Amino acid sequence: MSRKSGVLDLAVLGLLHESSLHGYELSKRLKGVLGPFRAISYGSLYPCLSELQRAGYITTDDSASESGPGRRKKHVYKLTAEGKERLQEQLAEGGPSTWDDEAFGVRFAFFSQTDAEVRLRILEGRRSRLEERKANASTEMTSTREKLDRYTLELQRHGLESVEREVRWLNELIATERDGVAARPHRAGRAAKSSAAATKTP
Amino acid sequence: MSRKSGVLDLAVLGLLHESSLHGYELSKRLKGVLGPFRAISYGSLYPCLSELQRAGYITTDDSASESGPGRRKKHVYKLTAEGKERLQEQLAEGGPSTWDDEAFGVRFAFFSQTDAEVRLRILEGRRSRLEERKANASTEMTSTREKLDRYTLELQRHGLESVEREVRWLNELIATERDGVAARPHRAGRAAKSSAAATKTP
DNA sequence: GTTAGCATGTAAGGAGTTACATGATTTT
DNA sequence: AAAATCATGTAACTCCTTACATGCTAAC
Repeated sequence: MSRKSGVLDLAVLGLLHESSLHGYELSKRLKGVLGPFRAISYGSLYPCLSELQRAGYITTDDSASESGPGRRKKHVYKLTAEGKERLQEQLAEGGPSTWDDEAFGVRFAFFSQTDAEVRLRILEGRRSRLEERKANASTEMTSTREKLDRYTLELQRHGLESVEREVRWLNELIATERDGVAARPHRAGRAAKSSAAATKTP
Repeated sequence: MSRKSGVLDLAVLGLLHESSLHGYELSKRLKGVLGPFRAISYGSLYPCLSELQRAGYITTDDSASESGPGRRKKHVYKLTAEGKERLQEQLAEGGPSTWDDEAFGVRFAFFSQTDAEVRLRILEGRRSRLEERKANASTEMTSTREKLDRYTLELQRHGLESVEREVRWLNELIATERDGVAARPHRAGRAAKSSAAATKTP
């Protein structure tokens, strides 16, 4: 096994689930998914594509017009059946490092392709990770045996506030999701490519 | 050159500027500096210490009681003169990747050991980086040619709000710093090993 | 005297980056 | 036809992690 995984695989599979694309185009869309900062480089992307193809998760319709020697052309990749399965697995998985900032962001970006129950689990997982962080930070600030200078204190205060903000945000999202699930009770099972489910938030 | 740099070097130098420490203790304090998550591992820390020592930035008073063979004992490291210079350089430097989340956090954590002017430059650098991000995100949301699903939109909205929050926070800090600088006008020049310089904030 | 926690390291590998090298297509 | 930009790849390197291996010191 050369490439194990990471956010990149997940992001690529997610994007290819929406539409077939070639590497260069993928790299541009990845900026959108991973946030405009943290763009990945070709030196990372192309090896990743090769490996995903080797593993059978994606394919390309080359071999047609494979005429001259050294013919270098656009490879348009698309998901295979195994790739779709793999994507759902990866989206749903609760392994370690699934809840850090980046991994959560990517999973969230593909929410409209994700099962309602899985969405809920992801949001709740993220929330509990943040609660953990919050508890940790609070006790650290209260344990007055360490003399913290005013800058350190200010940094921690600001960090704590940010975490609290995100928790409130998650709470709203979770509530909305639950309403959505409650509204259509008997719809368990497979992933839907369906859109929105948009319960309007006031 | 084996190890180039990274936040770790900076964090170690900063902590050793406060007090001499051995590796194990350093690793515990690093959690505080880098945020309780993102703890670095010994496999990272010890090589880093060796390299900093080899480069002449830190020393240890071993060689005393170097009696038996294979004697393995606590190495207490402290900054050398070169190390102090290096620290000030690194804190002040405006190179690429100086303004990302982690690098900024570490620099901020050592603000009480940092020159007032450098503090200002760091805060302003961070702010302009965030403004850039903000502009980018706004245009991306407004360019309606891309049909964004409600989740992507929600994610971007939340991201934008977070950035705006941090900018406001930075604005307050910068204002406070400027008051401080204005209060003692003629103090330009070399980095100080002096403590705090803490202009009391009301 | 053995478990638990302090303390220091090394080897292998993961997940990426930068810098380079090259080919194809569109624009000017 | 030159320049820009689209498109694909590779080699070497970086910074970090995991897993391992070792030894010292205190508590039970």
